[in-house]
Formats: sequence, structure tokens, C-alpha cells
Amino acid sequence: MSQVATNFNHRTIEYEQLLSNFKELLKKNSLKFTIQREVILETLYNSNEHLTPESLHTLIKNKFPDLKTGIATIYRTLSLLENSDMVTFLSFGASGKKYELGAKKHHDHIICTACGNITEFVDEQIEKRQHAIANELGFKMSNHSMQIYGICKQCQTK
Amino acid sequence: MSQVATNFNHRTIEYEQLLSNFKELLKKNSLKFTIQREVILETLYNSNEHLTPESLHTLIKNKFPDLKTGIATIYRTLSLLENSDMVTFLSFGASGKKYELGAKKHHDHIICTACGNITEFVDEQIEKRQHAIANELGFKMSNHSMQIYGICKQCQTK
DNA sequence: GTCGCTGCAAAGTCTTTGCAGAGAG
DNA sequence: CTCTCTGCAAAGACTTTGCAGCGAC
Repeated sequence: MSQVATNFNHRTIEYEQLLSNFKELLKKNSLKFTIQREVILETLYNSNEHLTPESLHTLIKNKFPDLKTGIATIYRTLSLLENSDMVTFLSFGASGKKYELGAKKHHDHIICTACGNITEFVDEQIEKRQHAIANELGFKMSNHSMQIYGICKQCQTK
Repeated sequence: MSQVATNFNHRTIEYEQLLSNFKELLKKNSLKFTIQREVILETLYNSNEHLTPESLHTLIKNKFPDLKTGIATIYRTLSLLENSDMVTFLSFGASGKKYELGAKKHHDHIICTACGNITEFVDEQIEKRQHAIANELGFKMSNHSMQIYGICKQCQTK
């Protein structure tokens, strides 16, 4: 186990669970558990934001300057996580892909077009209708997402 | 007026309306109405698909081989249309941006992850809830979008 | 005639890939 | 010890920009 890990400050039962899922996934595919992969997962977990590959990279470089993590590794790990459904990417607006941990409960997003902030929400009625619609159209639904765009309270008062 | 235009086969009142909005928009900004811009608008209008810049370019090259429309012009025109809200882009899945005319009535999308096809739909209940949610969260809603991902009927039987 | 537009090619971004050495199992 | 990972740099894919000649008005 890595030295680095002992520096993390937001370790929780939830995170331990996530980490062990990840390790299991790796083992099942004869992949290796490396410091880089751990740091990426942990950073995604500890961030409240939705991260781009670039911002993830910067965060990691700042927190672990000695690790010299390459951007290519970030991309490789994100797509590994994405293919294993541990992470979901959002591609709202202009600014490229943003990633979030998919382990979290399903939710939708409401995005402020002024400040770029993203708030999460869930609405049961909408969830139900989405299933109904997929059925009506003969689709076998695997996933869904919804975004509302607007101006948030704070930006309205500015 | 261009020679080219007389070749189009799906001219409708709706299209004429769209075209005249476009011309007005151009005039207002002292921009010029060119054959290329006309062809792009018309091709977007006549296509039932959601087009990528690349696929738009190919369509146009095939239909008007003499025009030698450059890909750069496609990009420039799409972003002009986008900034004027005449066109909306969707960025589902992996395959980059797809554009659709925004003049059409609002609708959501259900996407087959096997064949990539996109079907449009509208659901009143969902529309209502979206407005309600934005209100609850103090957002001034400007727009929203929803996607359902799954496997379509045809792909299920394959 | 003026001034914006276009195609082309070059330059930018963002993302992926090849490779040789490092490191997990 | 084996075989996957990693960082680096080079290559790709996609998009934007600079420029000189063309064309709408």
C-alpha cells in the first residue's frame, strides 16, 4: 500500500467501499493497483466539483508534487473508470467533458450558465416518467440524464 | 439569389420563415447572405438526423460538388447559428458534437447506445416538473434537456 | 468600390498511442 | 520474474485562425 495514501484527509467508510470495489475490478481484469490510480480515485472522491481531466491533473500535481502524474495516465484511468461505470462523464456547455464518480446515487443536474456551477437534484416523478417513456418507445433503458440550464439565485442578484 | 437554391426539394413555408429569420439576423449584424450560409441552413433543415460538422460537410459536398465548401465555413456558420440560438448542439456519448435546428419545437432525446440513433420525444409531465424544480431551487430557467439511453427495439432483436 | 466571406493551410486544443524503463503481484 | 503501468513525447482528431483573393451589397 502506498505511502501517499496516509496523507489523505477525507477517508470514510464510503470511500473504503469504493476503493475496495475498484481493487476488485482491477483484480478481476488482471490489472494493477497503482499509486496513480489510487490518487485519481481519491481525488475524484474528495472533490465536490465535477472535474475535467485537466483540472484533475492540476489538483493532483498540487497535492502530490513528487508523484509527477502524467496527463496521459489521467486520461487512461478516467476511461478505465468510465468503462467500468465507476465514473460518468457530463458534457454540458462548451467547456469539454467533466467527470463525476458514478458510485453516488443517481441524480440530475441544474447548471448556472452565468457562473458555471452545477447543482444536483433528484425528482421521483421525473424518474418514473422516464421509465414509462422508454417502455412506450420499446427501449430497454440503461441510463438517463437531465439538465436544466438557467441563472442561479446568486447570479440573479448580481 | 443563388442558382443553387432552385435545386432544393423540400421548400416549405416553415423553411421560408426560417430563412427570413436568418436573413434578418444577418442584416442586423451587417453580415452577408452567402450561398454557403444558405446551403448550410437548408441542409440542416432538410436533414432528419442530428448532424456533426463533418457529416454536414460531406452531405453538402455530395449535393453541391461544384461549391467546394470548406470545413472551416461549416464551423464558422454553425457557431454563428449557435450564438444566435438558431441551432442547438447536443453532446451525447462519445462521438463529438451534433447539431440540430433549434427552431423546431422543444423536445428531448432517447438514444440507442447500440446503433447511435436518436429519437425525439416530448412529455408534458416532465416539462412541468422541470419548471417546478427550477423554481424550488431559485433558478431562472432558460433551457433544459433530457436524454434517455438504452437499446432500441430493432437492436434488441438483433 | 467596400468590407465581409471563403477556401486553404497552418496553428491550436484536446486526447490517444508507442515505447522503454519502473513497479505491482 | 513477468507483465502491466507510467511518463514522455510524438501522433491523431477535431476546431480555430490568418491570409489573400472573391463576392454580396
